[in-house]
Amino acid sequence: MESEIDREVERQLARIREGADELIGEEELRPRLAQAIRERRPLRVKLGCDPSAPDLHLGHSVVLSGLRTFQDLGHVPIFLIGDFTARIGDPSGKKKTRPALDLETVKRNTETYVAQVAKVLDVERIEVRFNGEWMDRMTASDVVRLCSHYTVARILERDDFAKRYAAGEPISVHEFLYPFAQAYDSVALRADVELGGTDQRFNLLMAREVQRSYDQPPQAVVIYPLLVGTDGRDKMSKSLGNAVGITEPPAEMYGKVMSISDDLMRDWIARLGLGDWEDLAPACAEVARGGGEPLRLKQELASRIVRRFHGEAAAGEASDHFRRVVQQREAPEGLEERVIALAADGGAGLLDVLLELGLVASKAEGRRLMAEGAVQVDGERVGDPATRLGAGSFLLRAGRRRFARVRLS
RNA sequence: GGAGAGGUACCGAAGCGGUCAAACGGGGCAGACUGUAAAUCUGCUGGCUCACGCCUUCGAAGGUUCGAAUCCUUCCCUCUCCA
Repeated sequence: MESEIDREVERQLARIREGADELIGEEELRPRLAQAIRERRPLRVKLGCDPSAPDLHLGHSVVLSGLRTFQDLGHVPIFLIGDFTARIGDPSGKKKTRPALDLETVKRNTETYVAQVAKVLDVERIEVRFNGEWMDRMTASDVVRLCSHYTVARILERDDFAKRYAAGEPISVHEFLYPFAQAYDSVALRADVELGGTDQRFNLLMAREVQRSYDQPPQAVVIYPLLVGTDGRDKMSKSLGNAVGITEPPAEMYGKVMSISDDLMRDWIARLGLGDWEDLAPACAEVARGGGEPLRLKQELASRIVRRFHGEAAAGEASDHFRRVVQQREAPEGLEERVIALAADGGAGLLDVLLELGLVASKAEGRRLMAEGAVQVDGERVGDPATRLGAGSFLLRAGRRRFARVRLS
């Protein structure tokens, strides 16, 4: 009996380690897992979420998949919505202090959030909590007590604080409070495990210490690698514009994946696969040596990613679309025809039409594109900005990817 | 409270009375090329105008000047050192 439980514990630990960078507190986790199995009392696995950014991307999906693993193992994912934190407004941006979110917005964002999470987890079996529940009730002296468990020097050890301080960038005092708040959330939730990206390392570890000060056993911490964004340089983040959102339309998602560099492609395969994409390893290795078929491998990766979030059919369509529009440079299928009225003289300026259709942001941009030979009408390049179109149906194109079909009448 | 340094276009960063819609780099867009929306090379990158040109933009508001991103005043914001 006991050995059976031990085996199960080891099996679960192995699964948990998949895709994770690091598992901290494994020794403490082992007995808790055993107890959980023996008493059929699932572990409480916390994941903190920021309700101000409801657009989840592939980077988030790495941690979410980790949480999925816990769910598959029978444990309870707890989504902690940092509504309290968000209401104060996170100033980590730089100049702009984010506007404080009102309750209504937080609620709406949370719904969006859960809807997106549903692409990875069974949301019927998750617990959603808000840290306002307990943070709002804390008194000033509670806060002081909480903060007394830690020193400034240790806070300053945190990488981003240290860097910003060294670089002479502003750090607001209340930013120091964030790690405390996050740590206290673990106390309030009696978390057994917390997941997070490597950028959360400090906060995750701090929670362990704070839990100890509140006489709770410290949570285990599972740290996942951060996914590098499409730019191949910075971590994926919506505000850096290098993210692939998990609810993006299939064709766009596919295209974005195709645009990453070959090096990054291998990184993504390793990190997004979470042990399921072992079959790609040989092809990956070959590409790494400078051989193989990078294009096919990348298409496979793009298909798998689209399939994961949109299903098989969408993946097929996205890949057809890519082949057609990008590789063969043809117009996409199923373009909706817009109707635009002709001017009094029975014609319409091409620039006006392009602007009206949103193919260009301004006429000046349209002129530039024309000069660059990027504008086509029915497959013919048009370089004269004074071009006028008569009545009829046209396929317009501005650059590689911008298409529109119009009927002028 | 004192002393100093700053706030420039999407970002970083030059400019410091006219020649500034503002160097340069990054990003973005486009063209060529290609194995892809990779890499590389080239061009473009405030708006309106066919165009001469005009309008908006250099933290904010005033002012000096024929003329200001550049000088003055006040204000807002950031950083450093001292108290």
